[in-house]
Amino acid sequence: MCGRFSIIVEEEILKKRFGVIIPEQETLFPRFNAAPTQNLPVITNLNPSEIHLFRWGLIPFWAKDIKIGNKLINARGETLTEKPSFKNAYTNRRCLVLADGFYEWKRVGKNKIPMRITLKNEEPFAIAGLWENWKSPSGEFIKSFTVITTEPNELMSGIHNRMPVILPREIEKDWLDNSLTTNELNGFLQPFQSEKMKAFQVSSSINSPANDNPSVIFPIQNELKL
DNA sequence: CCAGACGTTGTT
DNA sequence: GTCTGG
DNA sequence: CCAGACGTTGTT
DNA sequence: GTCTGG
Repeated sequence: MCGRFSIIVEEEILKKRFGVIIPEQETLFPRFNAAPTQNLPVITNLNPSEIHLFRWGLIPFWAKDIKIGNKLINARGETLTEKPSFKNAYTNRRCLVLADGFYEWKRVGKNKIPMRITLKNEEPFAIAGLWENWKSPSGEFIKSFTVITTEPNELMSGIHNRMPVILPREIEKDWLDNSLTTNELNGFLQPFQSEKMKAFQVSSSINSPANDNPSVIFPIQNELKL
């Protein structure tokens, strides 16, 4: 699963890397510990040349309560076309979730060891996502997104049984291409190359979303205390 | 037909 | 145990 | 994902 | 809105 990630790199690097602009009304700042319900940077098929901040946790358009989004922070790639909450978004509203690392908790007996996973070159990458525009009962529109998951690759299988779908750079544009069918898109929902990724233990200060600071990204040497 | 769910993960 | 909030 | 609350009434 | 269960 993927319930926490980071997007720390400077705006200038992000703009160059994804070939986008950042509209004036969107204020980005480094996120070491991005968590559900927060507004986080995505690139959508609606505006593929702009970064916007959407709320993490997809709120289906029929929802009566914003809290429904709390449960929809991930979507299984294998069943997107079947699920009422996702199928329409899969066809029409896809997005790139911008990240430069993500976190998984490795279960060791009763303990949970937080691990940070990045690319070996530590560059930013795009996670496949879906988005929605929800009208709240008070008439306010809220744009939200979910992160698509898949089976773990070799590296991740030692940590967890799911991982986010990281899109290879060459198909990032295709993911936002409105002319592709779900059949073609299904082929993109694969585990990323293990050889290009690395994982290491980090401080359990990552556990609290309130700790959105550099302490949560540093590797920890000593293994499995307590 | 209407009512009620609509999701994932991990654990039991 | 389960839900909410971040 | 994890942390932290989980309740009501009335009053400040 | 759309699907599932009764």
